[in-house]
Amino acid sequence: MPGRRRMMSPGWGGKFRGCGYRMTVPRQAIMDVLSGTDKHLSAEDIYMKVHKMSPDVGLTTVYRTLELLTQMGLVVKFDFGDGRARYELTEGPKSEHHHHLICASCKRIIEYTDFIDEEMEFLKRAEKGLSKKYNFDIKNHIIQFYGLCDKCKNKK
Amino acid sequence: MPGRRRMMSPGWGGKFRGCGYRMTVPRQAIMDVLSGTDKHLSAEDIYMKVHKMSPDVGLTTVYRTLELLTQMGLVVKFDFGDGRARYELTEGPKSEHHHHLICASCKRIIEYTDFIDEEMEFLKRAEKGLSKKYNFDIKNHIIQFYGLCDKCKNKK
DNA sequence: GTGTCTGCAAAGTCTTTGCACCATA
DNA sequence: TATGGTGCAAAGACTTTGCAGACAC
Repeated sequence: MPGRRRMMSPGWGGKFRGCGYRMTVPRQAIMDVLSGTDKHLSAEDIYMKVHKMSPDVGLTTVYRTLELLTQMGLVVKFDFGDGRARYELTEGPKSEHHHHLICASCKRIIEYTDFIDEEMEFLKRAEKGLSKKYNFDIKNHIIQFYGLCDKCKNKK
Repeated sequence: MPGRRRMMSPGWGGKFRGCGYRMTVPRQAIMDVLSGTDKHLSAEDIYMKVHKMSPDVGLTTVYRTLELLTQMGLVVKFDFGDGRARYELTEGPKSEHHHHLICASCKRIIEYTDFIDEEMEFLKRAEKGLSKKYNFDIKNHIIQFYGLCDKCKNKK
């Protein structure tokens, strides 16, 4: 349709349409939730937040949209080993950079933000090298330490 | 039973009994499988290998034993985000040290062994600091990079 | 002999799929 | 209006739980 005015909003709609997808109410709501948090949320978390604004959106749609966003590279899906996946935008107001200590016994998860400087140095080099060697577009990463926490290592 | 001869084998039986558990045929078989591999296996993988030697052992027992071993700190449970957990002995013939590049689109997993030296340096410091600060007994860790692989980042 | 372990079957949890209806472009 | 998107219900995949019988110590 030549001569059509370009009124593409600077928001997410353009990204969707640019990939051949449509912007819809559920998708907008999900993007709003993801943009407005600094935590990694589970599908259920996102569903409940979306549900407050748009009660008609179903959990299935949340899953489908998250899968779509993951395919598009806009979202990264994490798995912390507790049986439910977490999702986070690759761009935008990222969560505070942190990683996890996971207790194998009591399943407690300790978030820590230490050693970020050392980590950054290592990661910068690793990411640069890996993305070149494997021609891989790295969006995010996860570092987890597994072991026994304070309380559990002294049981027995 | 005083005066009993101490014939405790140097194997896994002692570890189990030392924690108040019993050594059984299924548990021995599972330890054999874990000791004899250099890969991280899923519960189903372990079950199938155990099944060849001891066909009577059930999948439930594999899950229960892995949970027990995890509690004892002898095994670490990983989650790569593909819906099934993997298990690895914390001691013994560890798998070759490697990490993963995970494609968010096609779910392909690339194992890499590069940058291990830089990584080691960072990890040594992080582990030492974290275990001191949080009094956490670190047994293992996982590093994963998420993004789009060669093929997927050029689609669309 | 006693308390732990085990296998089987059933239940649970998170996630995906099928299908008819609805809405965006 | 022609696809693509959605909700609901059902199915799927992996893991956990209940229970009676079996076994290690």
